Amino acid sequence: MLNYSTSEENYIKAIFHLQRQDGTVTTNELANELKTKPASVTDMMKKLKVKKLLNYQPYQGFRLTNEGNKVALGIIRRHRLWEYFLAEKLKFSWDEVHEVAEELEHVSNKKLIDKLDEFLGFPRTDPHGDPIPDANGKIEISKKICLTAMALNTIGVVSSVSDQSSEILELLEHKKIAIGTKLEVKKKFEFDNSMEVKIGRQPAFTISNQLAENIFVLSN
Amino acid sequence: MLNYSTSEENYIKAIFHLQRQDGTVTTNELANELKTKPASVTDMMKKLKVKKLLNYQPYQGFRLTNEGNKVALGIIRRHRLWEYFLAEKLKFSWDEVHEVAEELEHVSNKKLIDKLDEFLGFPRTDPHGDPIPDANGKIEISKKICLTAMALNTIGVVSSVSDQSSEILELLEHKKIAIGTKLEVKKKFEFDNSMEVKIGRQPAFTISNQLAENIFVLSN
DNA sequence: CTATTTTTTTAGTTTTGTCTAAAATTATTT
DNA sequence: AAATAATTTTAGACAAAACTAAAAAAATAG
Repeated sequence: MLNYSTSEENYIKAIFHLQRQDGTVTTNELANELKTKPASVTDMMKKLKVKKLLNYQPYQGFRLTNEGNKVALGIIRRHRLWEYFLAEKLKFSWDEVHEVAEELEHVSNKKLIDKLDEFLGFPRTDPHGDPIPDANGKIEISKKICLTAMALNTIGVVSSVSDQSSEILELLEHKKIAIGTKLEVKKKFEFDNSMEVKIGRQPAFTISNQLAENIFVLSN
Repeated sequence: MLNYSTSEENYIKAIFHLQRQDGTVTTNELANELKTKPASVTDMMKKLKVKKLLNYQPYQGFRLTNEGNKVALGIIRRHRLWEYFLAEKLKFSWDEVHEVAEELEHVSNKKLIDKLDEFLGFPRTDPHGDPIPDANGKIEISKKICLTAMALNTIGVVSSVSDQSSEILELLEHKKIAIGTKLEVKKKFEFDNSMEVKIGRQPAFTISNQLAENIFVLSN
């Protein structure tokens, strides 16, 4: 496995995440995700194509090749292992780990990462509930779904929150919703797409559609 | 404390180490240390001068300012804490940690480093016996001296080995000398500067001058 | 104390990754 | 289907950090 620059790695990772949702990724989407300009994206796409990490024809959008996906999974492995380390060992709170892991993930020493994995006891998911690829790049398919997509009267374990603003954290804290909380959907209202949910045997309470769209759960 | 590029940090660190020995550092020394060209050094010296990290007049050599020394101690703190982590927690051998720490040291998140320090139990020295600066940049003055400088019949604890080639490691292993070994100097021979040393109550054995020059000990 | 050698600096390129402005292509309207 | 709008690419510049080759300054030798 070759070595890639921090910048290249950030592009690869962003494409990987965007293509999960979209299939194919566009220049503007990627520029927006990386807070850069479309022209810079085009430049980098040419580079990654030459390195055979990317399928790309001008104006047609792009996807990672198999090799590109492998590289992406390596970066994600590093990122999530460091997140786990930060939360579990250094006692960072789950909303602080992402930013620090963004820096640590670019240290790409294979032995370091494999020994870190072992030291942590081969964790299966990071503090947000996202699965950690193993040393071979294998990753469990996440059964993670959005709270809005849950069927009535099913229970899900909160595994991640996509927005991480202090505003959403304030609201989550008030509603006593955290990573690991078990939520049961009791009612959905078509008018505003709000829903009523319960935690354990406590009385049901209301969640707005905006909030529900940012909460993801693991369900059986 | 501002943020500096990886390249700037490598220069700052190298100057810090060289000026310990020399007082003032020259262009060629630094180019040699960093495996770069003198012209590149001059370019960077101008940059660091503008940032007030360096006292530098053309052709006169350079030293770090107080601010520059502070920055250097921050980098060294990060480097040595990661070395300790790698050796103590991830079970890297003491001769492997330096290279990996060279990469990790450039992640300059203060909270990360202070929490790492706490997690490790505020270690005082790295696996090579070099002191770790505290969160304020305070560092214990090392009483580390070269084996060649030890007085007869004094005992020193091996704390570091400057050369880290596999050839020297083979020899050290054969002579059963490792970090932490207590050595007592019994005789010195003027002819070839070789010396006889003892480990505990075992019979004395001979060490060449070349080897002794690469072994450093902490003595009282 | 000149002359030569060594060291250091300057000048001009190169590479990587970014940007702006303009041109080319594709998508959307009417 | 032609006109307009949006997206994407190209062309040209710039900053950081490196390099080579040449010039300038300092150190050393005869």
